[in-house]
Amino acid sequence: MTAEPAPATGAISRPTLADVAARAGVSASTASIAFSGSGPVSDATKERVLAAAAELGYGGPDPRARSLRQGRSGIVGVVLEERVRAAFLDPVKIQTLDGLTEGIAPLGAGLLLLTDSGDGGGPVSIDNAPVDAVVLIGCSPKFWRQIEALQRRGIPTVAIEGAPGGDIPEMTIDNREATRRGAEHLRDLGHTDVATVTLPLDPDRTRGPLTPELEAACTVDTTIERLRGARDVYPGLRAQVAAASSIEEGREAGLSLLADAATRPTAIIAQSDLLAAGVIQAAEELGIDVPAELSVIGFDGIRVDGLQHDLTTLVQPSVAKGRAAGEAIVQMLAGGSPKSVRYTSTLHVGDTTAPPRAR
Amino acid sequence: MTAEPAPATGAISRPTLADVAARAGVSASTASIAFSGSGPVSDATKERVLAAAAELGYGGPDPRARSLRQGRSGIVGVVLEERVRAAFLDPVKIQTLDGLTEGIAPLGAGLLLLTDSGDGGGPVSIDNAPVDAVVLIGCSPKFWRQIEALQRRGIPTVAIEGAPGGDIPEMTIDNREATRRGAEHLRDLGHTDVATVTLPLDPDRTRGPLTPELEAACTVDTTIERLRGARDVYPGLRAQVAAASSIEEGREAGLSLLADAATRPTAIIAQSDLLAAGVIQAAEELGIDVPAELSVIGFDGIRVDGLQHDLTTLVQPSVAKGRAAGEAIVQMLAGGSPKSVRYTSTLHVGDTTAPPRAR
DNA sequence: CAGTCGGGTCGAATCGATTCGACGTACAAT
DNA sequence: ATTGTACGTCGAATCGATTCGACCCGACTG
Repeated sequence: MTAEPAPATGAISRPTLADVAARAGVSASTASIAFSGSGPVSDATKERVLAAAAELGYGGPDPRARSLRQGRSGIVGVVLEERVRAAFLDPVKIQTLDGLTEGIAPLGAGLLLLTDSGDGGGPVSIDNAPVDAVVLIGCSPKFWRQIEALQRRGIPTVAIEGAPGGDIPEMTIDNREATRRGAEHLRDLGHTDVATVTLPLDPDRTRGPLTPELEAACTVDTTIERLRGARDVYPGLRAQVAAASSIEEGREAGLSLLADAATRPTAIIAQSDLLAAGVIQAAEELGIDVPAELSVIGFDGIRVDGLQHDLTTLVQPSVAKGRAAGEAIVQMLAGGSPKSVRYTSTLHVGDTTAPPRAR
Repeated sequence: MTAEPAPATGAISRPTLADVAARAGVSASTASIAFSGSGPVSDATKERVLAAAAELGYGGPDPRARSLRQGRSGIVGVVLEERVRAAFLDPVKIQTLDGLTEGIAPLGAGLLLLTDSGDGGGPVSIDNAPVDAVVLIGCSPKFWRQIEALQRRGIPTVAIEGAPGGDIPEMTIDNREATRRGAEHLRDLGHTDVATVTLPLDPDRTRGPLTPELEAACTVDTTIERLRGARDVYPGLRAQVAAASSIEEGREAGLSLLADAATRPTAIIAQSDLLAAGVIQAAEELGIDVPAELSVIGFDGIRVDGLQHDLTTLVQPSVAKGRAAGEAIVQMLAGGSPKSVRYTSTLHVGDTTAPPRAR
């Protein structure tokens, strides 16, 4: 080619597929096929195209253009409704995410983290991101507007623990029934004086004793359902609200519940294993023996790194929920209409619950 | 136009901006402006466009087309070289990620998780994702090919702990010097018999005593640098390799180092705080008092949820590194050329180190 | 030897929106 | 009354690649 475009002007604009094609003396169509491998190309041509690309410093087809033409981006959005740090400190969410990656593995897609932080502010928000599908993890209904937009755009959406409404498939467990089963276990052991440590009730993450006002303003389904489950057995039980699912928060809540030896409960239902671990720690600090003097029951069934007890807990299939959500996404992208699945949790009886000591 | 395309055939294809514009009786350009707000539009027109959109069930502009035209996607890629679960269980990575989100906040961008798993398999791999920039976190040089492609495409790239080479800005700490300082602290206390528990040496995450073969095949810079730092003071120290940075792994490594009372070291340098916490746990199980009988030093300066000791450790600014990487990205997108930054870690002396007990 | 099959290549349309320059029109300033 | 200006709107080009139908020609079949 004598008619070189004279790139001496500098790398002002990066080469495009068309440039490469011209350099190789083929059409853009052929060059495209040479790169993507979809369609027949002679080896000679392919080599020539690749060589031209190398000479021009071409870095491969632009993903943006590709995704526009193909109509999909290969990206699955994950909505977390928390800042990144908070979400990633919760082992249950991690497990769920891990299951999700398994579930969508056949897609070979990437995971785009979306939080409510930059809601509408930046160029990428929930309803405004180049995603092929969206998974909502533990989301309150406050996103209905964006979710509606997703629906209109025909983007498959699945929810995990958090009912967005509409005909969105949900992967859930029966939090109330599960907690009730845990409470029944305590009742069967003979406990009558039971308290609970709950997860946050609202996005503000207020900490402290549960008040009717707080409860009325609760936006977190999971928390309220587990609370109801406990009340099904112990209607008037004391409740302490933690600001997050962590050992430290559990410890603080535990300390306030156990501080007064006179009013101390004989068992505590924690709404997560981390909280339970914190409660146990608080008990140990106060010289209260678990389970002889205090029974503790958790929720989740995660392995708490560093906890030496075999926690009595309600084992929920976090990974399975994530995987199911991923598989549902795959189905929906293939035109299917997966159903919601309600998983069951199983009570694992460890060594942190025992009959109350006779007083 | 009397020749309407008669969309009575059904909602086979979703409406586009052009459809909305036609319905509202304006041009596509005007409709675009009405949506994006960039440019002057009369309120009447804007309302008409929005109304038309509502009637047609239009969900807003297609992000794919937008990103093609605008040349940016509003997405920052994060390369982790681990499966999701492993990465998210490491508090240091979480902190770094958190700092990163802070740093790129002005961009309002989303975070796209990229791991080596679907490498080239799926539609989205490192060099083939619609990202505006990429952050490599603790990556080995095995991605040089993809990174080169990124460079060619002119995508800003920043590395955190992991030297990809080239002129990519790096946010690092001097792992060797830091560890050496920790070792010197032990030496100053009088310790002569010291062992170390290292992070994984390779992607296979082999566990066990460190062998010359393993060491020769090491691909993880951080591990090897911290090992060197320890050897600068204690050239022949015993080393046990953990398969991950976790309390449990630290505990196992600790048990094997401390099992034999005769050959037991008086101090252990752990390459992470989680490992240190595990070592302390192992010591407690064996009835070895920390710090009276065993000094333990960690690395990272994270708060280990559930650890009651004030760990002596090398506090590194994980969040700052992440934030700096984010800010570097912002600069690069603005045309700047940020420099690499080498952070310094500080030795925090807690209550887990003390002079060795006289034998 | 004619007809057909199919591998390899090309041209042109397409994906859906954004953006730039141009064109009126209405209103204010001179 | 006229020139200037600012605003609102439109048309057309553009972003960069993929894909579909058409086409050419060598090879194989009847």
